Amino acid sequence: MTSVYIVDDHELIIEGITSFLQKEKNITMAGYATTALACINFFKCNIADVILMDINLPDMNGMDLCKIIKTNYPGINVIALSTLNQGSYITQIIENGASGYLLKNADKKEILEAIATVQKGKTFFSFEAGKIYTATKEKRTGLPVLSKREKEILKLIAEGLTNIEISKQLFISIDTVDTHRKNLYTKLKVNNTAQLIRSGIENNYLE
Amino acid sequence: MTSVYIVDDHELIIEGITSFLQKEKNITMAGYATTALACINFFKCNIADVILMDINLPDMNGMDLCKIIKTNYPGINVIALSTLNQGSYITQIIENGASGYLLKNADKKEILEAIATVQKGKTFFSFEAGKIYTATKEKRTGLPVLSKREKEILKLIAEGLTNIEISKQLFISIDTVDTHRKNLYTKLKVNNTAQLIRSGIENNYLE
DNA sequence: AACACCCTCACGTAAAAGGGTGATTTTGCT
DNA sequence: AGCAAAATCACCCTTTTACGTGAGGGTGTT
Repeated sequence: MTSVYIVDDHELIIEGITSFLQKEKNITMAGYATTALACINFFKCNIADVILMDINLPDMNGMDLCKIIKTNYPGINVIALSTLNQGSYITQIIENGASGYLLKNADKKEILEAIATVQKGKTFFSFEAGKIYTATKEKRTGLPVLSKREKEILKLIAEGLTNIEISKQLFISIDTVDTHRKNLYTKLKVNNTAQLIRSGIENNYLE
Repeated sequence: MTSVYIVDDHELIIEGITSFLQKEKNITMAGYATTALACINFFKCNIADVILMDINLPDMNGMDLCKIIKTNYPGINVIALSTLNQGSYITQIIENGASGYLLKNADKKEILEAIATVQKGKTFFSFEAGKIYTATKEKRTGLPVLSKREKEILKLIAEGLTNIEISKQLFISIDTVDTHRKNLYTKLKVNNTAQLIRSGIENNYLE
């Protein structure tokens, strides 16, 4: 018998999961929460075997909540839930102690499989998530490290400033700005402004 | 009695909505689909009063599906479903004939309210959606219309091609590419490549 | 001390972009 | 048919980039 707790700010998702998990005879619902805080409070005086946890909560991100839960209750297995467009968080939440990763478009079978797998102490990735994981892993691990100054200049370029304007703003020579720009091109393997901005945005160097 | 049909690629959402709508005595479930195609096929020989439609489907975007449905079956009321981070599509889908807009974190009461409202011929916005709508309205309404060629060239610029490369690829003069580029600058109110790419990405002109 | 970065600056050339203006042909719409 | 918008091309000039190469000073690590 496995007791399952759900944290998700979408009532519909909770309703959906609850509705079909209740039909399973070896699973009980421990409860649910729509906020991280409510979840934390619940576990102060209750327990569960598995938490299905949305990584996108209104009051806290799932990464942090997962860390808190795993620190205080290492016996609970956390399965992260996310939508397709949040694939890049997989690595982070796994590092924070999650045992599984499910996309919200997972079908019922997959969810049961995930619960069963993490209860055996193993890790479960939904098929789609696995693809994203390996796809983004290479992207991420190969990501060059930009120096403070380089990031700063990249941001200013992205804002549309020219080398001259940047040089004035940072009180450095135009040539220096140019050098940084060249180094950015080399590091990010691009060769003009357009590609630089794209790479900057796609790899989250901006903001 | 209102019959409701659901189109969403998330089984959990379908399960969730179905599960609680079935408890309502003045609502029947007409069915559901996880793809736009399946939805279109269903309505070739079936009907429903209201469609709850995810704007993010695997095979087609909700905007287009909504247009198709409203063109062929104007009597059906479409309520768009979206997650928080897709707020900017509200205007578009409303223009394509949707009667309502619900965020997926809506609670059950809100969904029933939405269904009842659109059945009266009115438009329903969830509270959160309303906020986003008014917030993004100003942004969107001012959005310039780019011609086919301009979008094409914008994409190529964003891929990092120079004017010369673009001219070769499209079999047109460099000057022509340059003219289009300048027009893009004017329309998007920018004055260099960096800003152009940002604007292009932020305003979804790319892809 | 040796090494690896980072930040800084400089010079030079060629290519590309930025800005203005005008003009012709195609296309779409009424 | 007739107008408007779109797409095409051209020429001008200035500014900005792209790219190579070299070099000095600072910092932190081993």
